[in-house]
Amino acid sequence: MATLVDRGYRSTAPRRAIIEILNGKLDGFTAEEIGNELPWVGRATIFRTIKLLREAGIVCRLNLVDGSPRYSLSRVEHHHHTVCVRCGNVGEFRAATMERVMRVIGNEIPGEIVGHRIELYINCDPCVVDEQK
Amino acid sequence: MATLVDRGYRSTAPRRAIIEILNGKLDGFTAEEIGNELPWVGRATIFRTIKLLREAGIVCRLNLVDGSPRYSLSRVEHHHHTVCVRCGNVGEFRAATMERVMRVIGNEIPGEIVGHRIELYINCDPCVVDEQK
DNA sequence: CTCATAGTGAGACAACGTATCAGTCAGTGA
DNA sequence: TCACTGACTGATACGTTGTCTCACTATGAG
Repeated sequence: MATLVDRGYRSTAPRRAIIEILNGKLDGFTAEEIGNELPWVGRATIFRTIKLLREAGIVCRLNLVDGSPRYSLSRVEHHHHTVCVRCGNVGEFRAATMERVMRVIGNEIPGEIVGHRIELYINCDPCVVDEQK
Repeated sequence: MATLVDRGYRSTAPRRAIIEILNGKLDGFTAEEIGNELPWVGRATIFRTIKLLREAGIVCRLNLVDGSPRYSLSRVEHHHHTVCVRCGNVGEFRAATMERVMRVIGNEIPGEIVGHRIELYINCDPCVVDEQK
């Protein structure tokens, strides 16, 4: 919330409620989920707030294997995502290796790299354990 | 087309027309674009055919920086995409380096990697040249 | 406390994609 | 060559994600 206020936005009830919910959701969420938990907040406001948080770098948007969208809280500055293809849970990772590779690849590619998106699709540990039962 | 027939699908006029158009589009396309060029083909059929071609590995779906979808012909087996953030053109690249990195990262991540998506957002050479004019 | 304006909810709209369903056509088998 | 069956089709309704508009509300500066 502080971050939004610092950026000149107002502290309103819907925004506080949404952010509070997000703090409890450490593994990715959808706009619909938020809507279900806060039926008194308009759908448009939920999307507006998510957009704001994305612009503030607090939330990222990513894609499941089937292309459907999902959001995730950003805990570290620059990171990539792991998405479990079974349960949809989202994790973050940083990989210095990855950044180095990007620079190398930059030399092999026509044009200048201005950004990238990397998503690893995984079977997360809990899902693998479930499988073995 | 041959690929679809080999897979047991029929060779129909809409499918032939769509594939012919794609052969001319080496830089990414949208479903809408195809629709505009083939107004006599139903919208559903265009999406159905694209889906078929994706399942056959002939076409991939990727995302622009803003998250909007775009399709691209696959020319090489396993590859990643570069997307120009200005003109939206799509390129492909293979990077053995990348695959090696994936394996290394696999060890640092909880769970087993089953797939990945990598998109590099670039300013492509023609766009950079335009800029300098 | 007042007041300008940022923010809101409702609902229309847009883009992308799928499901349904009755009609059509590809291609097999005779 | 022809008839037949089921794969395929177009039209259209529907679902999902997200944005826009607009009249109304509430934040927070002064």
